[in-house]
Amino acid sequence: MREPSDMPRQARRVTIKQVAEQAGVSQATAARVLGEYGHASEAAREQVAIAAERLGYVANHAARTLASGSSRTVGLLVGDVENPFFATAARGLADALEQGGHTLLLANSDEDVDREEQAMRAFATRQLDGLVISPVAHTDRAPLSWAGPLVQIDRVVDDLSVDSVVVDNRAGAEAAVLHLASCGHAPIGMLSEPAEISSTAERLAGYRAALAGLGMEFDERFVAVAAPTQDSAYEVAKEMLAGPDRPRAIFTASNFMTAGTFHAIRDLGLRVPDDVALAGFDDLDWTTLVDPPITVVAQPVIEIGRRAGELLLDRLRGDDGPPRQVVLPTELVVRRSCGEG
Amino acid sequence: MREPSDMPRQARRVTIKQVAEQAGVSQATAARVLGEYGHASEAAREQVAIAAERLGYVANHAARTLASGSSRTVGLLVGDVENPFFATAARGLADALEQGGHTLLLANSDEDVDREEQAMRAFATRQLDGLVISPVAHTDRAPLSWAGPLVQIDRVVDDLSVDSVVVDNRAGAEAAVLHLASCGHAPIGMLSEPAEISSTAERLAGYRAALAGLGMEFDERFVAVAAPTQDSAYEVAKEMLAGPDRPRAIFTASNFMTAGTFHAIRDLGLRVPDDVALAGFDDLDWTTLVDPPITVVAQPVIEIGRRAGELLLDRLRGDDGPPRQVVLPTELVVRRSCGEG
DNA sequence: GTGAAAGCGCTAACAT
DNA sequence: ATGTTAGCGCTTTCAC
Repeated sequence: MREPSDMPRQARRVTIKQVAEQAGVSQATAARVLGEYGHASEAAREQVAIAAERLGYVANHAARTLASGSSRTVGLLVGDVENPFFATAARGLADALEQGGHTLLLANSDEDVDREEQAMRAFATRQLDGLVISPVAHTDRAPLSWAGPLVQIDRVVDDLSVDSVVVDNRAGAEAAVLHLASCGHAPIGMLSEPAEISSTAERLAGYRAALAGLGMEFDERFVAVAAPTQDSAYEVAKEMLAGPDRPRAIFTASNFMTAGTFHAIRDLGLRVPDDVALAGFDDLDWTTLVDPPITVVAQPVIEIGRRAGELLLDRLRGDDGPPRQVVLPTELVVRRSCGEG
Repeated sequence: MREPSDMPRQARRVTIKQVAEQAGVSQATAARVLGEYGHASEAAREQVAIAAERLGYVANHAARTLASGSSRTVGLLVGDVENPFFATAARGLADALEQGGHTLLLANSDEDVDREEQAMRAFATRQLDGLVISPVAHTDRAPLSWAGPLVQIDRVVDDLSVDSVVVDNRAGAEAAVLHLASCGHAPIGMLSEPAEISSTAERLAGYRAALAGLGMEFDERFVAVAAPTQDSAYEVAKEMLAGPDRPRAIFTASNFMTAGTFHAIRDLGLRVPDDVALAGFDDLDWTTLVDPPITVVAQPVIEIGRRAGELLLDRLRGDDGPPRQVVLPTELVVRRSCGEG
């Protein structure tokens, strides 16, 4: 006995029609069992299954999409998959979608509006069932041209009209700053990326709120903005920490900022937390590898992706309730970069 | 003057047929200019372009795919996008494909044969133009069932029949071990993931080759295998380094191994490089953040993805030469974890 | 250069 | 429960 693999190497792909013939049923019936919709008798199912197996039937996704209007595909548009945050979110999303039999189409915007628009156009072409996007900065931008289900992650460009999954950035930042203060550090500075995206803006707000609650003065000399890269953060942090009149603690608003700042502190010959204390956003592996390990605001990143996927799946199943704003909690992971609390 | 955006909100999407009517040409002509194939007069092009613009025509990808057989989509199947290596490779691939107007469909195998097969089946359905894959361990596995262009990255399961883009793992490992030796460390141990995937096997081979070249004895007590996670590496490294009879240097075969080992060394109260020297594979950001910064074998990861994409694009353009095995060089980045050379 | 028409393989009415 | 049939929107001969 051998597998029927010595058939003519798929001169042309097997169609439902052929399976139907072989199974002795109509094309519609074959389609119903192969496409898993509608009714079919046990007998029919079996015959079709056998025929399909024997013929090596493989569904044609394009035909399905064309006929049904659904591609069982979801687009993901992020700044850059290379960024651990997005990579992890992508993973969570892919996992969730897999449940619903959907697949992920990926595109990077590089945080550039033009590239984003271009990607959106490419997506528009593809009958995607839904879209997950980390929208590029929200000022001066045309509304996203997308008709179907859309969920924003990490940040929002339009708080009212669509679903979103974000974390409580403000509370997270506040907690970090409060912790820094409770360890006896002052003044507390902040290193942030440009506050054009909502998540960053909220972290800044959290920082200010914490300061206010503490009765500390907001000193703009101690709030620096760097480009969203480690190198830029390094430069900016170095400058802020160079003089004698420097903050005694720094809250960094992203993993890039944290890495750059840590590097700068070290190159300046300063010690953490004695000379400068440090607390940052994002709990990446390396934060426990350095000395001292860094206190961070951890985001449930996988969960962000997963929830986005579930939300989307709900919509695809017909949920047409009002937009849902999922706000996940952050967690302050205290390590040793702030000293003793 | 206002945009015609107050038209009935796309009761149904605009088709080529409608554009053709509006433009006063046949559907075939309209299709030719919209699809950018075949000939069309300047006049026709213009009319069609105007009509398309005015009507807000958006191509239907499914119809195109069904009619043409090509989806302008490439599948990427990796162990886990969350892994920085794969995330970066994905980025390089996406960049390269973008040139050719292709998009990326993503799937994770979790290094599991069943999941890999499942993903391959899902891919098979979709008329993908090509596939990029980091194949799961190559023992006892059925050949990948994929007819179209395929390129393997990072590792190969079948060295002969398909394209691949890998790095010179063996030379990389050898260089690291040689460096460790030249710094005066001995014995030199190695911490590796299971050698089932070719890249890992080659790194092991490089390690052995270096030892042999050095006239050092291969001592299996100093070669440990951990599961491909940081935690597992930590445990295994800790065990290997616990006793007095331990290696004086360790070569780690992946970023997980490096991180776990570094952690273990620290928790054991040992110092790098005085008590144990360390050199590892993969140049991730954090390796410069820790103290001391770690000497690593750097892979051109973005380039791996990009080359894979270019290779694929070549194939799609008709290149049907013999399989190409692209082997990219690695670079030993000397930092301070091995002491002075 | 352009048009007419035949599919691509499937889903979804609709009828039975 | 099953069969018939009309599309889905595009590409692609094949004439002209």
